[in-house]
Amino acid sequence: MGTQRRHTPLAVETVHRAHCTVHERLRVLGGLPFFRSLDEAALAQANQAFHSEDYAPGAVVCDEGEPVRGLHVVAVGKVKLVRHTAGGQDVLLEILGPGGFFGGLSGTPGERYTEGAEAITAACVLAVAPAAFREVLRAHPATALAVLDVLGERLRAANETIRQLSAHPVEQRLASVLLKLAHSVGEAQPAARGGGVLIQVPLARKDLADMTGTTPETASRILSQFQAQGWIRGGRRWVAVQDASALERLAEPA
Amino acid sequence: MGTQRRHTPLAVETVHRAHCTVHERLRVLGGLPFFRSLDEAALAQANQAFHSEDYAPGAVVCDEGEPVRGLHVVAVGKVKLVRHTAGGQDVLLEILGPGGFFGGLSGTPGERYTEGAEAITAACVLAVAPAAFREVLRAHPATALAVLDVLGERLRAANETIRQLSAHPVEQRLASVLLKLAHSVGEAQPAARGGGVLIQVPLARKDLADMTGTTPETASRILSQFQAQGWIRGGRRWVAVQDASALERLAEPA
DNA sequence: CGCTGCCTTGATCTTCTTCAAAACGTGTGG
DNA sequence: CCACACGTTTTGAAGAAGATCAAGGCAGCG
Repeated sequence: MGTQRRHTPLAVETVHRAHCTVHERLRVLGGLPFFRSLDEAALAQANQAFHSEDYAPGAVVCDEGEPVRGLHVVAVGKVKLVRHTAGGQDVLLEILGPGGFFGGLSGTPGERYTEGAEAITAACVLAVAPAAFREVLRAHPATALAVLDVLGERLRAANETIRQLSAHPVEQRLASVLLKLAHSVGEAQPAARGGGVLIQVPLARKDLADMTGTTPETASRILSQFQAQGWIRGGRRWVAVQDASALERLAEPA
Repeated sequence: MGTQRRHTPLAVETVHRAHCTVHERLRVLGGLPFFRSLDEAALAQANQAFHSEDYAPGAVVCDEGEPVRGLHVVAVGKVKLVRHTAGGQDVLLEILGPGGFFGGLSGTPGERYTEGAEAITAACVLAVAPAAFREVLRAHPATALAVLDVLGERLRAANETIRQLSAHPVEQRLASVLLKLAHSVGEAQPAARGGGVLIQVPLARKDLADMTGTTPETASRILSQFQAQGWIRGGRRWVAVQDASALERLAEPA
């Protein structure tokens, strides 16, 4: 992929520690789909129950199988959810930006994490203990119903991934994943910087491979193809989508 | 797979129409994880809100994309949840027996089915309108929390499937699926009938293929291998697991 | 300036799909 | 009760997609 002579265009990387202000906490929590129905007082009270944790890039937030410490909400930075296999392979289930959440959604005590979480960039993560969250759910039925919708949406997304893995070749899965990332953590670039939508995450080939169920080599080959078509630009640990509609046509040949 | 000269050992097939009695309705509804916390009066009231529908084998309960008619609970028979792809391929997400449920779990109106449902055997399915179920959820917070747990469990299972599809070869995925089915709809057989655990569903090779993301031919080849090892027995539209631990070793080489 | 990782690319090999044909079972109608 | 016809299953052979192994190139960093 050697035609580009540019350096990392990502706007991250410099910070080695992220911390979030009280103002940010309230903004992030208030923006959660399941806290939207809370009034200001209730939100402030919920905020009390959360504590915040700072992570350096690459730091582990929680490990698969460990007892659930609560519900975690990303306030600053990016976090990836990973599952490991016996054979040493990894499966990357999701990349979360600010407002993304994971962990004990149901508030039931005694659960265990079914996936590991790792900070990709410097990150600040808010957390609330299972019991406390369960209390909020019990006190505010509308909140519980909202969580239901969120979980339903996640389940839908998971089933869609299953469909992709079962029925589509790597090329199409990779196109889908790039579109999904461009949509969730993408950032439009000015024409002076090449235009397109930059995926604002340090994204190694191995990460893309783990998201699509393939190998870094195959991912690299296909990205090279895409780049040759002018559909994307990419380099060491970054990718930008230049022609989303072309990728869409490839991903879902309606 | 021609060494066996036996006929279908399945205990189904004869009935062309299934209907469930009032007694069965209450038993099935009362057994649902999210109705367990309801007292008898509340349960009877919830029961009022449900109506029942009978389906012949192969009948379609709902189609992907159609507006959600409510929450559906299988009372009698077996139902499969299927997703279709543009290329005409099918993905079989789940096989539900009595007590299994699908559709609008969150009770939010305006949803659409994300998967189709089809009766595999003659079946009776109970259904409740979204608004009515939402009312129950709102009135009984404990019920909503229980639904949360159920959805969380489903999400876990979906992620596990994603892991399997991404990281394991067909052989291991097939072993996993057989074990899962044996566990969910299996029935121990007396030694006189060959022993093992019979999967009590008319299970075509294509169904197994759609569950593991492969083709009927490949599924057949691998089943033949398994049979040659003495791990399973199988025939036209049926399979019995003879050596679960061997399959487990294959599925998860710890 | 050289080191360390990440990325790319090539060659080979395995796995799985595809196409094709034969064998089998199951239910049907004689 | 038997024979036939249909859909399912099995099996084979060829081909494609992707994994694996291996080597070289490029970016960022001390």
